Amino acid sequence: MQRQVRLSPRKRPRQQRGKDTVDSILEATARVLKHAGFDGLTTNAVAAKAGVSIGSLYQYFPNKEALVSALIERHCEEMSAAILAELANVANLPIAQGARAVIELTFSAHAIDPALHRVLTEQVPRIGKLAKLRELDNISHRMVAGMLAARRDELAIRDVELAAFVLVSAIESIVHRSALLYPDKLKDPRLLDEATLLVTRYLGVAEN
Amino acid sequence: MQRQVRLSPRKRPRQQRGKDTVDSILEATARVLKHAGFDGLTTNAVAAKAGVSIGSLYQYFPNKEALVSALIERHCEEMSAAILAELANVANLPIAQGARAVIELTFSAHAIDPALHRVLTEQVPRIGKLAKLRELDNISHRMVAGMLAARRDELAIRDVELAAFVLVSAIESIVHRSALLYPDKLKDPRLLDEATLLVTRYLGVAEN
DNA sequence: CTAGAATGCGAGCGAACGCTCACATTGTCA
DNA sequence: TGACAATGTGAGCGTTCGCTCGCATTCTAG
Repeated sequence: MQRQVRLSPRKRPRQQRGKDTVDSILEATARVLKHAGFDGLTTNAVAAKAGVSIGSLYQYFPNKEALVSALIERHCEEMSAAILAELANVANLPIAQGARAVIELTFSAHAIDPALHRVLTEQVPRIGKLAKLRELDNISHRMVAGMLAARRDELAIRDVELAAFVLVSAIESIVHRSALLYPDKLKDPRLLDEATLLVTRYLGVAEN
Repeated sequence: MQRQVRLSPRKRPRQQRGKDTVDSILEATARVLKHAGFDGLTTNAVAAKAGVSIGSLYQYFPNKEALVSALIERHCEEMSAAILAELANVANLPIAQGARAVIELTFSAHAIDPALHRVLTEQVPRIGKLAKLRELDNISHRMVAGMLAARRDELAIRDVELAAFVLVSAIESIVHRSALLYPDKLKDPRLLDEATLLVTRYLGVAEN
């Protein structure tokens, strides 16, 4: 009844040809997803868009789900890479500036491929790779909790974990809803200001 | 290529029999969704679970999508009814208490049918009824903006619309992520306290 | 009572689509 | 250059599933 679901590739490409094929398949997956939505995502369509035969697709991806999983994984890695790369520079800033910097990072991470991000979060059924998304979440949480704990005595909070949860939720959602509802708002500095204000006032480190 | 999508029922039931049928179909839809997820939702399965023939189902729902739409609509209406019913009592409270009351309302609205809510927000592709969800969103936004505008001179904010956006996003997400990630957290009063704190400090009306 | 409307039934049609398989082509290595 | 692996091909199989249609049953109004 339930279709067999393996997420790891059936075969790793060993030659350059194969790698190119895999790349173009993933690229096509993204394009089809953005253009036709998850309902319009068929393996045949992806193969066609990639300029590759359906057989080749199934040489590297055991099933349709694996295709989407790989795409999610790639996208998540790009986003977390963008964040982690800048994180070191942020950790030692004074809190108010650190907060602003982290929020800014979140904004820019969501600007990598908004259309893809949108379709992935809005339409794709939360299949196996839900774990991947949670992981990203968890990384953010641990990171924020770490920053809070390090400066705990300067902050007007009692429970670091709880505060981290509240903050991550709030920021994530502000960025997300901006990206989804009003994509151009992401560039509006007033939004960044306001999100920063929310955080700093909550933490008791606002200057105004 | 794209399947025909009409969302309104093909026919309204005129006798009690028909109304019962429609009810049991919707009920079955919810149960199948919760039990098998969106992928496991087939019209035949729904009809079977409802103890109704597939033909009867298509007498009242023109297609599968309409089925889900009707369910979303019903769920949204229940949630907004729960909120709107209490809203009048809240509007005239002092801000700090009003904030807490509104947040509490959001919490309890999400406790109506968490399993269904989860499957609807996590798995159901945002089909036609996306509008319905946005509408709920919009109602919340207007409501909060109204409350803020009424007490504007007591508040440390500059832009009412922006503040409403930030607050609605933040609260919505805190409640949502609690419900999805840690369902039992919804009953934890410390979370409610913390969310309230976030809001009141941001607004500059916190007592501590 | 009865005609016609409302409702209920379910076998099965048709199309979409995931995926296989037998075979062809291209690359690698001795 | 030959042998074998890696990769590429696409017709089409099998299944699932949305949905129709012709007919049966139940209700309602005159």
